[in-house]
Amino acid sequence: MLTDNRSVRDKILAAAVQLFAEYGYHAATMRDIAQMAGIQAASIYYHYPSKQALLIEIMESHMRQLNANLERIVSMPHEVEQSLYDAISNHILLHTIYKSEFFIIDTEIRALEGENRGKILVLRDDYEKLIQGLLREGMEKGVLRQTDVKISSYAIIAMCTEVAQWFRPVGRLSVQQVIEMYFQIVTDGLLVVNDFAENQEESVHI
Amino acid sequence: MLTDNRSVRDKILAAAVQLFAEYGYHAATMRDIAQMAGIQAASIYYHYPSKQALLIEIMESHMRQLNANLERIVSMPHEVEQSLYDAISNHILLHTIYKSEFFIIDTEIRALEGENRGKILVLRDDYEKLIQGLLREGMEKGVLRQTDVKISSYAIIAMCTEVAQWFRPVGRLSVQQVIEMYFQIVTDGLLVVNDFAENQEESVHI
DNA sequence: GTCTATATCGGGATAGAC
DNA sequence: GTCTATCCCGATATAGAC
Repeated sequence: MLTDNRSVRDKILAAAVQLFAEYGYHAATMRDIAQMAGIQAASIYYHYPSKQALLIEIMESHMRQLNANLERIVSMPHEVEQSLYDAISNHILLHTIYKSEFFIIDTEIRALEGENRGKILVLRDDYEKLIQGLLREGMEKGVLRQTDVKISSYAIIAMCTEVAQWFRPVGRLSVQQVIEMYFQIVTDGLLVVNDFAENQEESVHI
Repeated sequence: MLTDNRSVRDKILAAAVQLFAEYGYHAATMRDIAQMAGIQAASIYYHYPSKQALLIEIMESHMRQLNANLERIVSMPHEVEQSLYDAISNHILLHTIYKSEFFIIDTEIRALEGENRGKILVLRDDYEKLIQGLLREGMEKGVLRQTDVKISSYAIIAMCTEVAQWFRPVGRLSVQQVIEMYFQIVTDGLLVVNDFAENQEESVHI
């Protein structure tokens, strides 16, 4: 009670998160989940109707959180550049904090049965549309270059999502450093600016 | 014989590719694969010793092809910018042509048993090191901005890998257009260059 | 080289006691 | 609300005929 006052329901969900992420939805068994939660497999069914229900719960709750944060960010009266930074920050932060949960979201879409897949894909679509709206606004205001909005959104989302795969909280870079690095890659690219002598410390003393 | 002269072995592999990609390694069954190949499940075992062997064959052959191409590109006596373009082109082309195969590579690493996982991860590591070597060369020559080489490599690889998920050969953009767009995002970023009046058609007539 | 038949196992889920 | 016991199914893989 004192050392572990999470409800059994929470323990089951936490175990499912860990095992789905590590072995995959189909490879992880209800018996594995039960053992990690400290109960018998049959007891899970008092709290959740099926294995699939665990998957839905994990995916839906975290996608809604991601979307809610982004909705707040784009509705703020900020400069586009600031909003873009906040959007990247939100994406990387949530994906690194809830690494297992978002890894499941990104790899187990095809494990969703029946209408569940459509429900989750709608949420993903909503998210992409918010990012695209932000990029479109930036281009209309002349802050961002004219690029294909969809493609730019996919590029940003893909690179920021993948951060969670290699990022280690105890590693050489803080998450804030990583966010700033990704923001700069997104905004400035990798190429040296030839028309202007900024950021060229290396070539200056030739 | 005339309409389908692929060997049975090839048909089994092609079926496995399609079904592993669509349903996932664990959800796809040997019976499904056999049916799609037009044989009985037991017959697969004459050609392949196990389901796992099918997975290995798919992953290893295509990763080796990806790496071999990149090795050729970086060993050419080209400008770094050209090599980077070719590297991005190779990555996007192979990932879109062999969409299912690379999707399996990217999602089923955890389905690899025993030493198989290590063998495949070494190949992925080799690939990343080649990209990183190219970026490092570009920074040393003053062509690329000084950024964290590993992070830049991860960002490029992630965004180019994901192209295969949405790209449609019959869609509004050709693969060559997509490659050029991604190259520009990587090199120039999304932000308008403020110090210079290029690419600012939108803001000119304000 | 492909088949039918089957061994063997482990999965999700349920019944019903406590 | 959790347990034990079990149903029922489908999975990989093998045996052995043809």
